[in-house]
Amino acid sequence: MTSADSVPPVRLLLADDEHLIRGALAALLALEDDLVVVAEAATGPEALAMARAHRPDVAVLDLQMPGADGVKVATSLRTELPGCRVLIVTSHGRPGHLKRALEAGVRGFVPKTVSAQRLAEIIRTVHAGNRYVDPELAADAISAGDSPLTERETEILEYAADGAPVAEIAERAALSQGTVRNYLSSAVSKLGAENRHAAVRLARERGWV
Amino acid sequence: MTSADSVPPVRLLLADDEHLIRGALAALLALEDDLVVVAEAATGPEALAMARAHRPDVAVLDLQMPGADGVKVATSLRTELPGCRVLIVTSHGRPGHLKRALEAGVRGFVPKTVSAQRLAEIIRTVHAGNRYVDPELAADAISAGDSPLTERETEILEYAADGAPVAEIAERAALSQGTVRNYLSSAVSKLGAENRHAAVRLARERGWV
DNA sequence: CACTCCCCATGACAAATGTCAGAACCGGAG
DNA sequence: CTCCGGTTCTGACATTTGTCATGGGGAGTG
Repeated sequence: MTSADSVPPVRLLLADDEHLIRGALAALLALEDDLVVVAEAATGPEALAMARAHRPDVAVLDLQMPGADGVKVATSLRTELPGCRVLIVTSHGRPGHLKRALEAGVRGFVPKTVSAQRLAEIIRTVHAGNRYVDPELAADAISAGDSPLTERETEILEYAADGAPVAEIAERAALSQGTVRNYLSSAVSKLGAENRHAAVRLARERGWV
Repeated sequence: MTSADSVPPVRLLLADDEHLIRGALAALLALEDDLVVVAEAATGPEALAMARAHRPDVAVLDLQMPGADGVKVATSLRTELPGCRVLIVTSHGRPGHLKRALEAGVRGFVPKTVSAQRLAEIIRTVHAGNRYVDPELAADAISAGDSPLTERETEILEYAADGAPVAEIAERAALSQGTVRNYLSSAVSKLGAENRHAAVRLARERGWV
């Protein structure tokens, strides 16, 4: 399967905030002789800087990183380095994240439960210009569907996410308290939750916040 | 540094639900010739079974795993295989977890941000019978201090964690609603939170739930 | 142009929640 | 033995939240 001679190797950027995983991953991928890791990063901004400097063929990004998450990095990369394919790797595959990622032009989306061999194959697939989405995550995303919440409802729910009282949410959103309660109420009923806190939890699980 | 001849290698059990990381870690640790990975597991119960079957010298456990978390596994291991040292590796180092881990007889506690070389050294340290706790996590744990909550307050706060209304908590805890509200109220005031949901968040951050 | 959907607001009511005082029981510390 | 703190309860009260009806304005569609 691996190329024997003149084909140039796929140049990779690896971004993950966990040094242990990043290093281990780099070591494993280096075993494949058609792949070469040309840069590593621990944060979103760092990944962006590294990408600019090294112009990799494929960027393998962790979804959760300090600074800017994988999807944000992918969005920036799309305009700055259109030739660079992006592959997102994640621990917690929330359905909504997949959708956001695909909208950001990400070419691949896989959970960290795959094996290294599998990942190497997927990197090749993505590099060849194809897409790859983990079937399990895809199924979850389809069954979860789109967020039924409007923009404002989502925004208010986000403000409510850390347990802030209505008064504080209203202030932060520059709305009246009544309006905030209306939005929360409709969000709660749309999600079929018992109260707004359960609603926050549900929306989080589905990746809608 | 690595042993040249007759010293038997340290036998390791690796447990992490993320195949990618577990495999990569195994590969990296295999590079050290005084370490050998004798078993791998993806869940808590599996880790326990593997430990019984292979009797490793050191168990390297992820904190969050399906089935039973690292601390629970460590507790069981302590009685079943007293000779087996336990090292916990984690992504999100919550102060309270460290304390619980140490109480469970864990010998080492490190974040996944360390490098593989460092991890190998720490494995040797732990195997030699010493303890190792990441200085950063230790500092956090000290500054966060002990939980000010009583057992019941903690229990009720846990029931409240997923946004359940008081009536439901009362039923699940077999208490009157008034009592539940009293416990919640005192927990909220002890934590200096605005309401119980913020209290839950705070307690979570500090690892007290 | 009517219709619909989202945005924003108000007011009023019902339900849930937070707070407080008081009181009984139990176990451990002094 | 007495005092203290944790557990459990009740009842009462103020506050917060959830729900609903109703209204106006703007954007987009048939």
